[in-house]
Amino acid sequence: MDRKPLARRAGQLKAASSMSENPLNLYFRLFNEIGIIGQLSRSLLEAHLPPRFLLQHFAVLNHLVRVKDGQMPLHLARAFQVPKTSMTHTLAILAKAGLVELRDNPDDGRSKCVWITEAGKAFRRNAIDNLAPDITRLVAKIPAGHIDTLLPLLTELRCILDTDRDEV
Amino acid sequence: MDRKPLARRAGQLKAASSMSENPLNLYFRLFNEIGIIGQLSRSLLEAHLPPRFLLQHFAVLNHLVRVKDGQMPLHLARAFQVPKTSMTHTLAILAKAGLVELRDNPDDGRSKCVWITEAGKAFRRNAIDNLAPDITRLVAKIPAGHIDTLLPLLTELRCILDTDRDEV
DNA sequence: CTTTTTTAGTACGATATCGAACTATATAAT
DNA sequence: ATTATATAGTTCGATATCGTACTAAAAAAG
Repeated sequence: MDRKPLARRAGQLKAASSMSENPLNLYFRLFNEIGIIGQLSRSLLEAHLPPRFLLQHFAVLNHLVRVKDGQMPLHLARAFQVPKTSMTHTLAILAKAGLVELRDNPDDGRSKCVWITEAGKAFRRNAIDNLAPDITRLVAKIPAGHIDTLLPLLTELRCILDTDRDEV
Repeated sequence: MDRKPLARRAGQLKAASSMSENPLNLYFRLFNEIGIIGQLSRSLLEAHLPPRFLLQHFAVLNHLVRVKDGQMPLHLARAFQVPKTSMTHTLAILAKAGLVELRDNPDDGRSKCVWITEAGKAFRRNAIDNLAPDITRLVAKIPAGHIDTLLPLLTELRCILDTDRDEV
């Protein structure tokens, strides 16, 4: 990133954070690393999914089990930060594969509820079982505590980005 | 994630890292947060790009300026962890828009070199200038030092994922 | 020097992504 | 009660993504 100074406040921050890099650079590097890790982790998981299934298919099933079954498509789209149209497409694929069941929402004629099926639960479990050795290998390579340090900071960053976006 | 124990070693790790969560859960949460931050940061940047331009278009231009101009498509694909076909498509769009120039590699008849144009540099600069206020707002919200803590840990994780993938 | 193998980039086609616009339903305003 | 506005999900179409297979060129093997 070029060294053109930002607002005066940014100059102040330079001293507070990194002596050698302005915050714009820092954030670009941060988001770049995150983008690449995202793709690497997606490849890691997708290697263990049946052909033609992708990370988002697994992620939806996982969310229904881990967070709450029977959610509305809109809530799922928000949880994963994708447009409604993307979630509509993903759910159509999952329903067609028999991994979820879309039922009308009795409380709201406009909306649907997404329920995971037994086949969906089995799909998710198989993916997790197949991925476990890879994660075990990662665990062996990454020092204990680093993930514990990363997670809360990433969660904070995600919350701030989420909130910041709504403010604009 | 279910609480089914992993290999015996994982049981040992549980005590070492998190007392309440097995490592598979930890990594799933980690990758999930990263995936969402990736999408949020992509939206943040794409809001400041001209219509029909996406993060990867900017990222390639940025890479050519920040890292090295005149790189080969294969190197760019590797740098961004995308398949060759994805990079071919991205570069075709950029070339069509006059933001990069594809020239034959004088040392290797099979390959091309990607050079950023003046229009490409202006495109990148405009995006950065337009993004600066958003980043400044983030800087104000995220405690100093958190990014400094995050970056090296993410870089380490990315390197390990990169190397681990090549080992399989 | 010739042949075989590997590599860089592309073409093709199938599928994913997603903005715009739509319908049906719910909520808010009158 | 009626009308206006907002919302949930979908359809459509344009574009992005990417695996497979291809061509042309380079490197390796013989």
